[in-house]
Amino acid sequence: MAWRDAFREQRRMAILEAAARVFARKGYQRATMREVAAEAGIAPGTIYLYFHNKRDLLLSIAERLVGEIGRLLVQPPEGELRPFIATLLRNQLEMMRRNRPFTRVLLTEVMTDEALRRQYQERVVAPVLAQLEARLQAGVEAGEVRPLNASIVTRAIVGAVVFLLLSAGEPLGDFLAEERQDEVVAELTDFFLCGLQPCKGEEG
Amino acid sequence: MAWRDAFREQRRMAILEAAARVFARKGYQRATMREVAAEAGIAPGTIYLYFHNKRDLLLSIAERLVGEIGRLLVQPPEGELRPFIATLLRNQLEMMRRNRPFTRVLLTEVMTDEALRRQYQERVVAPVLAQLEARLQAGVEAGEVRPLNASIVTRAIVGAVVFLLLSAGEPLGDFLAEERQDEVVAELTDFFLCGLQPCKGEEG
Amino acid sequence: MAWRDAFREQRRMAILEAAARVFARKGYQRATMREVAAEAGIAPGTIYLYFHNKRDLLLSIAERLVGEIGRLLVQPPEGELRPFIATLLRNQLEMMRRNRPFTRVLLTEVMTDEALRRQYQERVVAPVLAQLEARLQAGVEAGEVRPLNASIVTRAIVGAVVFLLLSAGEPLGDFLAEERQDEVVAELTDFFLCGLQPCKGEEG
Amino acid sequence: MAWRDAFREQRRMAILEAAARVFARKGYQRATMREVAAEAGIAPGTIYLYFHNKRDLLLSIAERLVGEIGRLLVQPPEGELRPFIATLLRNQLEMMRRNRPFTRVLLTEVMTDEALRRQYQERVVAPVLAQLEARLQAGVEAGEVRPLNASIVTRAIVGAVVFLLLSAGEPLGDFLAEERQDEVVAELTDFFLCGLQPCKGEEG
DNA sequence: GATGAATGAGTGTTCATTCAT
DNA sequence: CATGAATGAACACTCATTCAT
Repeated sequence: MAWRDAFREQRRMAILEAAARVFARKGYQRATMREVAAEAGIAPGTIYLYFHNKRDLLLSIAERLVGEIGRLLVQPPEGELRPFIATLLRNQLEMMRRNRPFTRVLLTEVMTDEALRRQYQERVVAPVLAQLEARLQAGVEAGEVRPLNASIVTRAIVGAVVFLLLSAGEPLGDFLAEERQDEVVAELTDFFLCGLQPCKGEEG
Repeated sequence: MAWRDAFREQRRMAILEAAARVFARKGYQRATMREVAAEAGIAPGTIYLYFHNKRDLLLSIAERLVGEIGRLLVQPPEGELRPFIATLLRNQLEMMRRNRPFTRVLLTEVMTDEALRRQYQERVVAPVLAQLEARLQAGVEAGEVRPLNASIVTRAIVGAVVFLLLSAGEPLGDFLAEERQDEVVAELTDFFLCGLQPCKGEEG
Repeated sequence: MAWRDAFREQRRMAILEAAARVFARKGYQRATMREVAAEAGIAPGTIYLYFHNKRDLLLSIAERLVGEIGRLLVQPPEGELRPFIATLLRNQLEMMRRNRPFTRVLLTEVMTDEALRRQYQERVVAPVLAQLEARLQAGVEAGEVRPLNASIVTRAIVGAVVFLLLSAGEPLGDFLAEERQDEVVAELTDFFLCGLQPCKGEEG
Repeated sequence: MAWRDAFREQRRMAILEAAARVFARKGYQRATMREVAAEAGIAPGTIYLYFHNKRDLLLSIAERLVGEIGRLLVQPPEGELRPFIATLLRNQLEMMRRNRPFTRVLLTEVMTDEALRRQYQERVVAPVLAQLEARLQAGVEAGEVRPLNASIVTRAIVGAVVFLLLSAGEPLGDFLAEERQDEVVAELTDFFLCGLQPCKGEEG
């Protein structure tokens, strides 16, 4: 019984990953169920034994990302600003790298699918922004961070990270590559921190 | 004769703008030629007198943006870093705001359309990145900017700006609104500059 | 303008009749839109310029019959029982013959399609039954008709007529053929009348 | 060994009855094998151990009805016309009531399935019609029945009975209900007989 | 024998594109 | 030039049937 369920879940995940790859390659709309099936090495009809319809594939991809990110949100440590930022960046980059196709698909579809946008906005973007913004605001009030519009700066930071995903695979450099992660995290941390502090002359 | 051409060009632009609006609303794939025609107040067949096919509409939208951005690239002044950054930000934000529907469409399609990505990458993203990166690199060598990986930081800056577009219309704030532009430019300039300089305690 | 509309209506009817023929031949479910299109000599997509979907074809067929029958219901003359019955039979047989494919389709689908059954039941069957039953009941009270259960006898009469449709095309005889209509009407009128009257020995 | 066969036959019948119920509910085409299996409390694949395919289910249902009716045909007594008619009606109504789901399915499918129509026509409808028609013809020649077109009148009688099946479940009355059977048989017998005889004033 | 996961042919429907008017 | 009716290829999805377990 449990064996049956485990096999089923494994199959489900294999299909979901195949779908994410195809969607990432051609976009959700351009991708056909036939293609997804081929990528998963099964017949088209089989997909429907695990998912209601094409849209369910997309929503399930979103759901999976939501879960991943939710897990990350608990982690960022209290305390010093620098490790907070560094951890935040590392977590986000790692999550994006591990779920790259999923993330690409979502970033694309979120812009044209109203319902999906709302869902993702509420359950992923808003919490992440809120967490970072709260930390910055607290820092400002504690004098740890120079006076600034936390709302704008928060988006600037998140945007900087997200944009790296878009550059994935481009000739100018793939900054999501695992071997470059430490370098990228260090560089961004320095860049951001210097901008967030009253600038005492500190440097990594 | 030239009168004929002017009329033709005017109509072409009207169709292109209608297409951009519809594409921005529903996404390129979900939009139908019938809808574009309705938005432009003409019959579906008429579109094909001005554009080869649906894809040509998209490419023409991209082409138009390329032109806009090309015009911006000439302008950024030599000299001080702060006005350079501020001008860069203001120009980008303004361009995005003025061509918001076009930009949205493109950002979406660029992720799934290989040819479009290459075109946009080569003619828009790369030049912008290169210009900024070169200026940073020069600043580093002149001691004006602290030592940093210009390649990474450049992308962080561009990403921060682009992300604001994605947040357009969200409840947390629309940072592309015209009346907020000065505020946003100032805030980002401060944020970036502080991160780019040895941090002597400078601040406006 | 009126010319346009007339052409459109003509086209619509041609498609509807083609659909009725195909549906009558293979049944609604087994029939494919491709087949209907072929029967009408057009492309599949064209059907959708005139009807919302396959079901709309079926409902439109029903609607057309409803209209036809509605027109008949006004006609049966007051007065003598014999001409009343004879007219009723003649009208029904003629209507069935003229709309044979439509009737066949409906009789079939009405048995498996709940919504269609309700619609047809309410707007066609019930009125016809009611009209006949009321006349019989009146006849009973006037002593013109022998005492009987008008509800049951009404259904027996309608059933007798409907069944002739089912026998259409069978080797044992096609009683809907135009040249046999007078004979059939006379025979059924005699048969029914004799059963409805106190049996004074009357005969045609 | 015979024990095995008995078990097999029993299971076959259970499936057939489940199929008849589902077919009666949703129509043959709309019904799915999955549904039939669920109704029978078995797995879809199991059906194919007892029947070749979906169509075989339908044909087997027809076959079963053919057997039922065949048994009835032997019974109608020689002798008086009134008991002959009454028995015929009672038998038919009872048979229909007992096999209501089967009959409904068949009536529907017979209209669109050429092969099924032929089979049912030859083995069920034709014999029943022939038996009744022969009796009427004999009655005419014996002066027991008034001169009439036996072919037409026969169909009118059968049609009257069949139509009652169609009206099953309608708000105006379900004349196949067991408790109403005697009333219906009496009423129809009177109705028909009065129409078949020279009308001497006879009546119960 | 029984199962039910897997199959893939077939269906209704959409929509970019054409072309006669 | 402009139209919009007509086209038909392509797609998501269903379901009868098979077969490894």
